[in-house]
Amino acid sequence: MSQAKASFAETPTLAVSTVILTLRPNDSGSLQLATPLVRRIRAPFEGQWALPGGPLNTNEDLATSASHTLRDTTGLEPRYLEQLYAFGSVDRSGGHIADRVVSIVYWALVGADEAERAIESQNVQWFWADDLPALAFDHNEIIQYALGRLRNKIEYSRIAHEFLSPTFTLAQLREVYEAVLGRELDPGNFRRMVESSGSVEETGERLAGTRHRPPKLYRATTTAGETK
Amino acid sequence: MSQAKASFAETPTLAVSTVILTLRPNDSGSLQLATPLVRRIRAPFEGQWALPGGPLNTNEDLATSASHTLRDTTGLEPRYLEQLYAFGSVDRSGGHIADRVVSIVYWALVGADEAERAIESQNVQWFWADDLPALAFDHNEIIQYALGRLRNKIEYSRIAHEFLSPTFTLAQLREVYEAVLGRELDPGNFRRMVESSGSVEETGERLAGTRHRPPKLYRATTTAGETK
DNA sequence: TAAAGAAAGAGTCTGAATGACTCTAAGTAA
DNA sequence: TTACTTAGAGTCATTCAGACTCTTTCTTTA
Repeated sequence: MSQAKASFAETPTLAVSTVILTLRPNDSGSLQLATPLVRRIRAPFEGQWALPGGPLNTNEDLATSASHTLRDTTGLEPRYLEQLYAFGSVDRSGGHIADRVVSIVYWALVGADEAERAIESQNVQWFWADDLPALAFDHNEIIQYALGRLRNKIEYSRIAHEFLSPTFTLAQLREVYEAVLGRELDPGNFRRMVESSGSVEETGERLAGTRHRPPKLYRATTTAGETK
Repeated sequence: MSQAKASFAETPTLAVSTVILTLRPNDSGSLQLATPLVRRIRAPFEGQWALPGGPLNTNEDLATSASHTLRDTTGLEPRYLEQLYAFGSVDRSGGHIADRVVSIVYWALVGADEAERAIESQNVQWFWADDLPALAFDHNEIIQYALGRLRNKIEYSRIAHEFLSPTFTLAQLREVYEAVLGRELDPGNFRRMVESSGSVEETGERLAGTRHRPPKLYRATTTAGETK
Protein backbone atom coordinates (compact mmCIF):
# COMPACT_ATOMS: atom_id res chain seq x y z
CA MET A 1 0.00 0.00 0.00
CA SER A 2 3.04 2.27 -0.24
CA GLN A 3 2.14 2.95 -3.85
CA ALA A 4 -1.39 3.37 -2.69
CA LYS A 5 -1.60 7.06 -3.54
CA ALA A 6 -1.48 6.21 -7.22
CA SER A 7 -4.04 3.43 -7.22
CA PHE A 8 -6.34 5.33 -4.81
CA ALA A 9 -6.55 8.37 -7.05
CA GLU A 10 -10.28 7.72 -7.43
CA THR A 11 -10.95 7.56 -3.71
CA PRO A 12 -13.47 10.14 -2.45
CA THR A 13 -12.21 13.11 -0.50
CA LEU A 14 -12.45 13.10 3.26
CA ALA A 15 -13.95 15.80 5.44
CA VAL A 16 -14.54 16.07 9.18
CA SER A 17 -17.63 17.91 10.43
CA THR A 18 -19.21 18.42 13.82
CA VAL A 19 -22.73 18.70 15.15
CA ILE A 20 -22.58 21.11 18.07
CA LEU A 21 -25.45 21.03 20.51
CA THR A 22 -26.28 23.33 23.35
CA LEU A 23 -29.38 24.22 25.34
CA ARG A 24 -30.69 27.75 25.55
CA PRO A 25 -33.94 29.22 26.81
CA ASN A 26 -36.53 29.90 24.13
CA ASP A 27 -39.19 32.63 24.17
CA SER A 28 -41.31 30.81 26.69
CA GLY A 29 -38.35 30.37 29.00
CA SER A 30 -37.83 26.62 28.69
CA LEU A 31 -34.64 25.09 27.45
CA GLN A 32 -34.38 24.04 23.84
CA LEU A 33 -31.66 22.42 21.76
CA ALA A 34 -29.73 24.79 19.51
CA THR A 35 -26.92 24.28 17.03
CA PRO A 36 -24.56 26.66 15.19
CA LEU A 37 -24.31 26.40 11.40
CA VAL A 38 -22.06 28.03 8.85
CA ARG A 39 -23.00 29.35 5.44
CA ARG A 40 -21.27 27.68 2.50
CA ILE A 41 -19.28 29.98 0.28
CA ARG A 42 -18.55 27.44 -2.45
CA ALA A 43 -20.42 25.04 -4.68
CA PRO A 44 -22.06 22.66 -4.21
CA PHE A 45 -24.84 24.08 -2.02
CA GLU A 46 -23.28 27.56 -2.15
CA GLY A 47 -25.12 29.94 0.15
CA GLN A 48 -26.86 27.20 2.12
CA TRP A 49 -26.27 26.46 5.78
CA ALA A 50 -24.10 23.52 6.72
CA LEU A 51 -22.32 21.89 9.63
CA PRO A 52 -18.97 23.40 10.53
CA GLY A 53 -16.21 21.27 9.10
CA GLY A 54 -13.49 21.01 6.54
CA PRO A 55 -11.12 18.71 4.72
CA LEU A 56 -8.93 16.44 6.80
CA ASN A 57 -5.28 17.44 6.76
CA THR A 58 -2.74 14.69 6.24
CA ASN A 59 -0.99 15.40 9.50
CA GLU A 60 -4.06 15.74 11.71
CA ASP A 61 -5.97 13.18 13.75
CA LEU A 62 -9.71 13.03 13.22
CA ALA A 63 -10.74 14.51 16.55
CA THR A 64 -8.01 17.12 16.31
CA SER A 65 -9.31 18.17 12.94
CA ALA A 66 -12.80 18.48 14.35
CA SER A 67 -11.85 20.70 17.27
CA HIS A 68 -9.44 22.67 15.14
CA THR A 69 -12.05 23.55 12.52
CA LEU A 70 -14.53 24.24 15.26
CA ARG A 71 -12.31 26.77 16.93
CA ASP A 72 -11.57 28.50 13.63
CA THR A 73 -15.14 28.80 12.41
CA THR A 74 -17.18 29.16 15.57
CA GLY A 75 -14.73 30.05 18.30
CA LEU A 76 -15.96 27.14 20.41
CA GLU A 77 -13.78 24.67 22.26
CA PRO A 78 -16.17 21.99 23.53
CA ARG A 79 -15.17 19.82 26.44
CA TYR A 80 -17.24 16.96 25.12
CA LEU A 81 -16.38 15.75 21.61
CA GLU A 82 -17.10 12.28 20.31
CA GLN A 83 -17.25 10.58 16.97
CA LEU A 84 -20.80 10.21 15.73
CA TYR A 85 -20.79 8.38 12.41
CA ALA A 86 -19.21 8.35 8.98
CA PHE A 87 -21.58 9.44 6.23
CA GLY A 88 -20.59 8.43 2.74
CA SER A 89 -23.49 7.78 0.38
CA VAL A 90 -22.40 8.36 -3.20
CA ASP A 91 -25.30 10.73 -3.82
CA ARG A 92 -24.96 12.98 -0.81
CA SER A 93 -23.19 15.74 -2.77
CA GLY A 94 -26.24 16.63 -4.81
CA GLY A 95 -25.83 14.05 -7.49
CA HIS A 96 -22.35 14.91 -8.74
CA ILE A 97 -20.06 11.97 -8.10
CA ALA A 98 -17.09 14.13 -8.93
CA ASP A 99 -17.88 16.14 -5.79
CA ARG A 100 -18.18 13.09 -3.60
CA VAL A 101 -17.13 13.70 -0.03
CA VAL A 102 -17.13 11.21 2.80
CA SER A 103 -17.70 13.01 6.08
CA ILE A 104 -16.62 11.68 9.42
CA VAL A 105 -18.95 13.51 11.74
CA TYR A 106 -18.29 14.29 15.39
CA TRP A 107 -20.75 15.63 17.87
CA ALA A 108 -20.04 18.07 20.64
CA LEU A 109 -21.97 19.25 23.68
CA VAL A 110 -21.41 22.78 24.83
CA GLY A 111 -22.15 24.17 28.25
CA ALA A 112 -23.99 27.37 28.98
CA ASP A 113 -20.73 29.06 29.96
CA GLU A 114 -18.84 27.99 26.85
CA ALA A 115 -21.66 28.73 24.40
CA GLU A 116 -21.47 32.43 25.17
CA ARG A 117 -18.00 32.58 23.68
CA ALA A 118 -19.28 31.53 20.26
CA ILE A 119 -18.65 33.84 17.36
CA GLU A 120 -21.81 34.86 15.60
CA SER A 121 -21.66 36.59 12.24
CA GLN A 122 -23.25 36.83 8.82
CA ASN A 123 -21.94 33.36 8.06
CA VAL A 124 -22.26 31.70 11.46
CA GLN A 125 -25.62 31.52 13.16
CA TRP A 126 -27.45 29.48 15.76
CA PHE A 127 -30.61 27.62 14.90
CA TRP A 128 -33.12 25.66 16.96
CA ALA A 129 -32.29 22.04 16.31
CA ASP A 130 -35.92 21.10 15.71
CA ASP A 131 -36.59 23.96 13.33
CA LEU A 132 -33.87 23.94 10.69
CA PRO A 133 -33.90 25.20 7.12
CA ALA A 134 -32.88 22.89 4.26
CA LEU A 135 -29.19 22.33 4.79
CA ALA A 136 -26.36 21.43 2.44
CA PHE A 137 -25.59 17.79 1.66
CA ASP A 138 -27.37 15.35 4.00
CA HIS A 139 -26.76 17.58 6.99
CA ASN A 140 -30.40 17.60 8.07
CA GLU A 141 -30.27 13.84 8.44
CA ILE A 142 -26.97 14.04 10.25
CA ILE A 143 -28.38 16.40 12.85
CA GLN A 144 -31.40 14.16 13.30
CA TYR A 145 -29.02 11.27 13.84
CA ALA A 146 -27.13 13.27 16.46
CA LEU A 147 -30.34 14.14 18.27
CA GLY A 148 -31.29 10.50 18.38
CA ARG A 149 -27.92 9.60 19.81
CA LEU A 150 -28.24 12.33 22.41
CA ARG A 151 -31.69 11.20 23.54
CA ASN A 152 -30.47 7.65 23.76
CA LYS A 153 -27.19 8.39 25.48
CA ILE A 154 -28.58 10.73 28.11
CA GLU A 155 -30.50 7.76 29.51
CA TYR A 156 -27.53 5.63 30.43
CA SER A 157 -24.61 8.04 30.45
CA ARG A 158 -23.61 11.09 32.40
CA ILE A 159 -23.45 13.60 29.61
CA ALA A 160 -26.29 15.84 30.74
CA HIS A 161 -24.06 18.06 32.85
CA GLU A 162 -22.02 18.95 29.76
CA PHE A 163 -24.82 21.35 28.91
CA LEU A 164 -24.43 23.20 32.19
CA SER A 165 -21.89 25.41 33.86
CA PRO A 166 -19.40 23.64 36.14
CA THR A 167 -21.74 23.97 39.12
CA PHE A 168 -25.48 23.57 38.92
CA THR A 169 -28.57 22.74 40.91
CA LEU A 170 -30.49 19.51 40.56
CA ALA A 171 -33.40 21.47 39.17
CA GLN A 172 -31.18 22.76 36.38
CA LEU A 173 -29.92 19.27 35.67
CA ARG A 174 -33.49 18.04 35.57
CA GLU A 175 -34.39 20.76 33.09
CA VAL A 176 -31.66 19.43 30.81
CA TYR A 177 -33.13 15.96 30.93
CA GLU A 178 -36.63 17.28 30.36
CA ALA A 179 -35.55 19.35 27.37
CA VAL A 180 -33.67 16.47 25.75
CA LEU A 181 -36.26 13.82 26.46
CA GLY A 182 -39.19 16.09 25.76
CA ARG A 183 -41.19 15.15 28.84
CA GLU A 184 -41.46 16.22 32.45
CA LEU A 185 -39.77 14.26 35.20
CA ASP A 186 -40.78 13.94 38.82
CA PRO A 187 -38.42 16.12 40.89
CA GLY A 188 -38.30 13.73 43.82
CA ASN A 189 -37.62 10.62 41.78
CA PHE A 190 -35.09 12.52 39.71
CA ARG A 191 -33.23 13.60 42.82
CA ARG A 192 -33.15 10.03 44.10
CA MET A 193 -31.90 8.73 40.75
CA VAL A 194 -29.11 11.29 40.42
CA GLU A 195 -27.95 11.01 44.01
CA SER A 196 -27.77 7.23 43.92
CA SER A 197 -25.93 7.26 40.59
CA GLY A 198 -22.92 8.95 42.11
CA SER A 199 -22.52 11.21 39.11
CA VAL A 200 -22.73 14.43 41.10
CA GLU A 201 -21.43 15.70 44.43
CA GLU A 202 -22.35 18.67 46.57
CA THR A 203 -20.14 21.72 46.39
CA GLY A 204 -21.26 22.75 49.87
CA GLU A 205 -22.70 25.99 48.53
CA ARG A 206 -26.22 27.05 47.66
CA LEU A 207 -27.59 29.12 44.85
CA ALA A 208 -28.66 32.54 46.13
CA GLY A 209 -31.03 35.03 44.60
CA THR A 210 -33.97 32.76 43.99
CA ARG A 211 -37.40 33.72 45.26
CA HIS A 212 -37.65 30.58 47.34
CA ARG A 213 -35.62 28.15 49.43
CA PRO A 214 -32.04 28.25 48.09
CA PRO A 215 -31.06 24.97 46.40
CA LYS A 216 -27.75 23.19 46.90
CA LEU A 217 -25.12 23.48 44.20
CA TYR A 218 -23.56 20.35 42.74
CA ARG A 219 -20.71 19.55 40.43
CA ALA A 220 -20.10 16.50 38.25
CA THR A 221 -17.89 13.90 39.85
CA THR A 222 -14.58 13.27 38.15
CA THR A 223 -15.13 10.77 35.39
CA ALA A 224 -14.63 7.45 37.10
CA GLY A 225 -17.01 4.74 36.03
CA GLU A 226 -17.95 6.67 32.91
CA THR A 227 -19.95 4.57 30.46
CA LYS A 228 -19.04 4.82 26.81
CA MET B 1 -15.93 22.44 -3.14
CA SER B 2 -16.27 21.55 -6.81
CA GLN B 3 -12.56 22.20 -7.19
CA ALA B 4 -12.09 20.19 -4.08
CA LYS B 5 -10.11 17.43 -5.75
CA ALA B 6 -7.27 19.85 -6.33
CA SER B 7 -7.17 21.38 -2.88
CA PHE B 8 -7.75 18.01 -1.16
CA ALA B 9 -4.76 16.41 -2.85
CA GLU B 10 -3.17 15.97 0.56
CA THR B 11 -6.19 14.26 2.07
CA PRO B 12 -5.49 10.75 3.38
CA THR B 13 -6.76 7.80 1.42
CA LEU B 14 -9.91 6.06 2.50
CA ALA B 15 -10.38 2.36 3.11
CA VAL B 16 -13.32 0.29 4.34
CA SER B 17 -12.62 -2.77 6.49
CA THR B 18 -14.78 -5.20 8.41
CA VAL B 19 -14.47 -7.14 11.64
CA ILE B 20 -16.31 -10.42 11.10
CA LEU B 21 -17.32 -12.33 14.20
CA THR B 22 -18.72 -15.79 14.56
CA LEU B 23 -18.95 -18.37 17.32
CA ARG B 24 -17.54 -21.83 16.95
CA PRO B 25 -16.87 -24.64 19.42
CA ASN B 26 -13.33 -24.83 20.73
CA ASP B 27 -11.46 -27.93 21.85
CA SER B 28 -13.38 -28.17 25.09
CA GLY B 29 -16.68 -27.94 23.27
CA SER B 30 -17.79 -24.48 24.40
CA LEU B 31 -18.46 -21.65 21.99
CA GLN B 32 -15.78 -19.09 21.39
CA LEU B 33 -15.54 -15.95 19.26
CA ALA B 34 -13.60 -16.36 16.02
CA THR B 35 -12.72 -13.95 13.24
CA PRO B 36 -11.28 -14.40 9.74
CA LEU B 37 -8.19 -12.41 8.77
CA VAL B 38 -6.33 -11.97 5.50
CA ARG B 39 -2.60 -11.85 4.97
CA ARG B 40 -1.26 -8.60 3.55
CA ILE B 41 0.62 -8.93 0.27
CA ARG B 42 1.90 -5.35 0.14
CA ALA B 43 3.79 -2.92 2.33
CA PRO B 44 3.27 -1.65 4.91
CA PHE B 45 2.92 -4.68 7.18
CA GLU B 46 3.50 -7.06 4.27
CA GLY B 47 3.02 -10.66 5.35
CA GLN B 48 1.10 -9.77 8.51
CA TRP B 49 -2.51 -10.58 9.18
CA ALA B 50 -5.12 -7.85 8.79
CA LEU B 51 -8.84 -7.22 8.64
CA PRO B 52 -10.45 -7.86 5.27
CA GLY B 53 -10.97 -4.58 3.48
CA GLY B 54 -9.87 -2.36 0.66
CA PRO B 55 -9.94 1.11 -0.79
CA LEU B 56 -13.29 2.79 -1.21
CA ASN B 57 -14.39 3.09 -4.82
CA THR B 58 -15.76 6.44 -5.93
CA ASN B 59 -19.04 4.94 -7.02
CA GLU B 60 -19.67 2.72 -4.01
CA ASP B 61 -21.50 3.37 -0.76
CA LEU B 62 -19.63 2.56 2.44
CA ALA B 63 -21.66 -0.49 3.44
CA THR B 64 -21.68 -1.72 -0.15
CA SER B 65 -17.93 -1.51 -0.25
CA ALA B 66 -17.70 -3.48 2.96
CA SER B 67 -19.90 -6.36 1.83
CA HIS B 68 -18.38 -6.32 -1.62
CA THR B 69 -14.82 -6.69 -0.34
CA LEU B 70 -16.00 -9.26 2.13
CA ARG B 71 -17.51 -11.44 -0.52
CA ASP B 72 -14.40 -11.21 -2.70
CA THR B 73 -11.87 -12.01 -0.03
CA THR B 74 -13.68 -14.37 2.33
CA GLY B 75 -16.74 -15.58 0.42
CA LEU B 76 -18.98 -14.45 3.27
CA GLU B 77 -22.23 -12.52 2.88
CA PRO B 78 -23.24 -11.59 6.43
CA ARG B 79 -26.85 -10.76 7.19
CA TYR B 80 -25.79 -8.41 9.94
CA LEU B 81 -23.47 -5.57 8.93
CA GLU B 82 -23.16 -2.28 10.79
CA GLN B 83 -20.72 0.59 10.89
CA LEU B 84 -18.39 0.35 13.86
CA TYR B 85 -16.10 3.36 13.91
CA ALA B 86 -13.75 5.41 11.76
CA PHE B 87 -10.11 4.97 12.71
CA GLY B 88 -7.76 7.67 11.50
CA SER B 89 -4.80 8.37 13.77
CA VAL B 90 -1.92 9.81 11.76
CA ASP B 91 0.46 7.17 13.08
CA ARG B 92 -1.57 4.03 12.47
CA SER B 93 0.33 3.18 9.29
CA GLY B 94 3.53 2.36 11.09
CA GLY B 95 4.92 5.85 11.22
CA HIS B 96 4.91 6.76 7.54
CA ILE B 97 2.54 9.65 7.00
CA ALA B 98 2.80 9.11 3.27
CA ASP B 99 1.00 5.81 3.81
CA ARG B 100 -1.73 7.31 5.92
CA VAL B 101 -5.05 5.54 5.56
CA VAL B 102 -8.29 6.40 7.28
CA SER B 103 -10.37 3.25 7.73
CA ILE B 104 -14.09 3.21 8.14
CA VAL B 105 -14.63 -0.07 9.88
CA TYR B 106 -17.80 -2.15 9.79
CA TRP B 107 -18.58 -5.15 11.91
CA ALA B 108 -20.46 -8.21 10.84
CA LEU B 109 -21.97 -11.15 12.69
CA VAL B 110 -22.07 -14.46 10.91
CA GLY B 111 -24.31 -17.38 11.74
CA ALA B 112 -23.21 -20.95 12.09
CA ASP B 113 -24.78 -21.82 8.74
CA GLU B 114 -23.17 -18.94 6.86
CA ALA B 115 -19.73 -19.34 8.43
CA GLU B 116 -19.29 -22.73 6.81
CA ARG B 117 -19.31 -21.12 3.39
CA ALA B 118 -16.17 -19.12 4.17
CA ILE B 119 -13.19 -19.55 1.95
CA GLU B 120 -10.10 -20.63 3.81
CA SER B 121 -6.70 -20.55 2.15
CA GLN B 122 -3.07 -19.72 2.62
CA ASN B 123 -4.01 -16.06 2.88
CA VAL B 124 -7.36 -16.26 4.66
CA GLN B 125 -7.58 -17.91 8.04
CA TRP B 126 -9.76 -17.92 11.11
CA PHE B 127 -8.39 -16.94 14.50
CA TRP B 128 -9.80 -17.00 18.01
CA ALA B 129 -10.70 -13.40 18.75
CA ASP B 130 -9.06 -13.47 22.17
CA ASP B 131 -5.84 -15.03 20.95
CA LEU B 132 -4.62 -13.01 17.99
CA PRO B 133 -1.12 -12.47 16.66
CA ALA B 134 0.23 -8.95 16.15
CA LEU B 135 -1.85 -7.58 13.29
CA ALA B 136 -1.20 -4.90 10.71
CA PHE B 137 -1.97 -1.25 11.46
CA ASP B 138 -4.06 -0.80 14.62
CA HIS B 139 -6.20 -3.79 13.79
CA ASN B 140 -5.71 -5.43 17.19
CA GLU B 141 -7.27 -2.39 18.83
CA ILE B 142 -10.06 -2.34 16.28
CA ILE B 143 -11.01 -5.92 17.06
CA GLN B 144 -10.93 -5.17 20.77
CA TYR B 145 -13.23 -2.26 20.11
CA ALA B 146 -15.60 -4.50 18.16
CA LEU B 147 -15.65 -7.05 20.98
CA GLY B 148 -16.52 -4.33 23.45
CA ARG B 149 -19.35 -3.16 21.23
CA LEU B 150 -20.61 -6.71 20.90
CA ARG B 151 -20.62 -7.33 24.65
CA ASN B 152 -22.40 -4.07 25.21
CA LYS B 153 -24.92 -4.44 22.43
CA ILE B 154 -25.91 -8.01 23.21
CA GLU B 155 -27.32 -6.73 26.51
CA TYR B 156 -29.95 -4.43 25.09
CA SER B 157 -30.34 -5.58 21.51
CA ARG B 158 -31.46 -8.70 19.72
CA ILE B 159 -28.30 -9.51 17.82
CA ALA B 160 -27.48 -12.78 19.57
CA HIS B 161 -29.48 -14.91 17.16
CA GLU B 162 -27.33 -13.63 14.28
CA PHE B 163 -24.74 -16.14 15.45
CA LEU B 164 -27.15 -19.04 15.08
CA SER B 165 -28.89 -20.87 12.30
CA PRO B 166 -32.40 -19.66 11.44
CA THR B 167 -33.95 -21.98 14.02
CA PHE B 168 -32.45 -22.68 17.40
CA THR B 169 -33.20 -23.81 20.92
CA LEU B 170 -33.17 -21.52 23.93
CA ALA B 171 -30.20 -23.44 25.27
CA GLN B 172 -28.25 -22.63 22.10
CA LEU B 173 -29.23 -18.99 22.38
CA ARG B 174 -28.12 -18.98 25.98
CA GLU B 175 -24.78 -20.45 24.99
CA VAL B 176 -24.29 -17.48 22.66
CA TYR B 177 -24.91 -15.05 25.51
CA GLU B 178 -22.62 -16.99 27.81
CA ALA B 179 -19.80 -17.06 25.27
CA VAL B 180 -20.06 -13.35 24.52
CA LEU B 181 -20.48 -12.22 28.11
CA GLY B 182 -18.00 -14.73 29.46
CA ARG B 183 -20.15 -15.92 32.33
CA GLU B 184 -22.83 -18.51 32.95
CA LEU B 185 -26.49 -17.58 32.99
CA ASP B 186 -29.31 -19.23 34.87
CA PRO B 187 -31.36 -21.25 32.35
CA GLY B 188 -34.68 -20.49 34.00
CA ASN B 189 -34.14 -16.76 34.29
CA PHE B 190 -32.78 -16.67 30.75
CA ARG B 191 -35.89 -18.39 29.44
CA ARG B 192 -38.14 -15.92 31.24
CA MET B 193 -36.13 -12.97 29.91
CA VAL B 194 -36.16 -14.13 26.31
CA GLU B 195 -39.80 -15.16 26.28
CA SER B 196 -40.99 -11.88 27.75
CA SER B 197 -38.85 -9.85 25.34
CA GLY B 198 -40.82 -11.03 22.35
CA SER B 199 -37.67 -11.47 20.30
CA VAL B 200 -38.30 -15.13 19.54
CA GLU B 201 -41.28 -17.29 18.64
CA GLU B 202 -41.83 -21.03 18.65
CA THR B 203 -41.58 -22.84 15.35
CA GLY B 204 -43.82 -25.60 16.68
CA GLU B 205 -41.09 -28.18 16.20
CA ARG B 206 -38.61 -29.72 18.57
CA LEU B 207 -34.99 -30.66 18.19
CA ALA B 208 -34.61 -34.44 17.99
CA GLY B 209 -31.59 -36.59 18.62
CA THR B 210 -30.61 -35.30 22.01
CA ARG B 211 -30.07 -37.69 24.88
CA HIS B 212 -32.73 -36.02 26.96
CA ARG B 213 -36.13 -34.30 26.71
CA PRO B 214 -36.30 -32.70 23.24
CA PRO B 215 -36.29 -28.90 23.41
CA LYS B 216 -38.58 -26.63 21.42
CA LEU B 217 -37.17 -24.85 18.40
CA TYR B 218 -37.52 -21.10 18.06
CA ARG B 219 -36.90 -18.52 15.38
CA ALA B 220 -36.20 -14.81 15.68
CA THR B 221 -39.29 -12.67 15.29
CA THR B 222 -39.32 -10.39 12.28
CA THR B 223 -37.53 -7.20 13.19
CA ALA B 224 -40.26 -5.03 14.63
CA GLY B 225 -39.23 -2.99 17.62
CA GLU B 226 -35.56 -3.51 16.85
CA THR B 227 -33.31 -1.31 18.94
CA LYS B 228 -30.42 0.39 17.22
C1' DT C 1 -39.04 -53.42 32.05
C1' DA C 2 -37.41 -50.53 35.60
C1' DA C 3 -34.30 -47.26 37.36
C1' DA C 4 -30.97 -43.58 36.70
C1' DG C 5 -29.48 -39.48 34.46
C1' DA C 6 -30.05 -35.10 32.10
C1' DA C 7 -31.89 -31.20 30.46
C1' DA C 8 -36.51 -28.85 29.51
C1' DG C 9 -39.60 -25.96 31.34
C1' DA C 10 -42.77 -24.06 35.01
C1' DG C 11 -42.93 -21.80 39.24
C1' DT C 12 -41.54 -19.47 44.00
C1' DC C 13 -39.13 -16.11 46.93
C1' DT C 14 -36.57 -11.99 47.80
C1' DG C 15 -34.36 -7.65 47.25
C1' DA C 16 -33.52 -3.63 44.25
C1' DA C 17 -35.16 -0.15 41.24
C1' DT C 18 -38.94 2.87 39.60
C1' DG C 19 -43.27 5.68 39.25
C1' DA C 20 -46.77 8.14 41.80
C1' DC C 21 -47.51 10.48 45.60
C1' DT C 22 -47.36 13.05 50.37
C1' DC C 23 -45.37 15.96 53.69
C1' DT C 24 -42.26 19.28 55.81
C1' DA C 25 -38.47 22.90 55.40
C1' DA C 26 -36.76 27.25 54.07
C1' DG C 27 -36.56 30.86 51.55
C1' DT C 28 -39.13 35.40 49.11
C1' DA C 29 -43.02 38.62 48.23
C1' DA C 30 -47.11 41.05 49.66
C1' DT D 1 -47.55 37.64 59.55
C1' DT D 2 -49.43 35.27 55.86
C1' DA D 3 -49.32 33.36 51.28
C1' DC D 4 -46.57 31.34 47.85
C1' DT D 5 -42.92 28.60 45.81
C1' DT D 6 -39.51 25.30 45.33
C1' DA D 7 -36.23 22.21 47.99
C1' DG D 8 -35.72 18.04 49.76
C1' DA D 9 -37.06 13.92 52.60
C1' DG D 10 -39.92 10.10 52.78
C1' DT D 11 -43.88 6.44 51.73
C1' DC D 12 -46.30 2.92 49.03
C1' DA D 13 -47.10 -0.18 45.33
C1' DT D 14 -45.49 -2.27 41.25
C1' DT D 15 -42.09 -4.30 38.33
C1' DC D 16 -37.99 -6.82 37.39
C1' DA D 17 -33.80 -9.75 38.05
C1' DG D 18 -31.16 -13.22 40.55
C1' DA D 19 -31.25 -17.49 43.24
C1' DC D 20 -33.51 -21.40 43.82
C1' DT D 21 -36.96 -25.56 43.72
C1' DC D 22 -39.72 -28.87 41.55
C1' DT D 23 -41.88 -31.53 37.92
C1' DT D 24 -41.80 -33.27 33.14
C1' DT D 25 -40.04 -35.92 29.38
C1' DC D 26 -36.75 -37.82 26.95
C1' DT D 27 -32.40 -41.35 26.51
C1' DT D 28 -29.32 -44.64 28.39
C1' DT D 29 -28.14 -48.43 31.17
C1' DA D 30 -28.94 -52.21 34.38
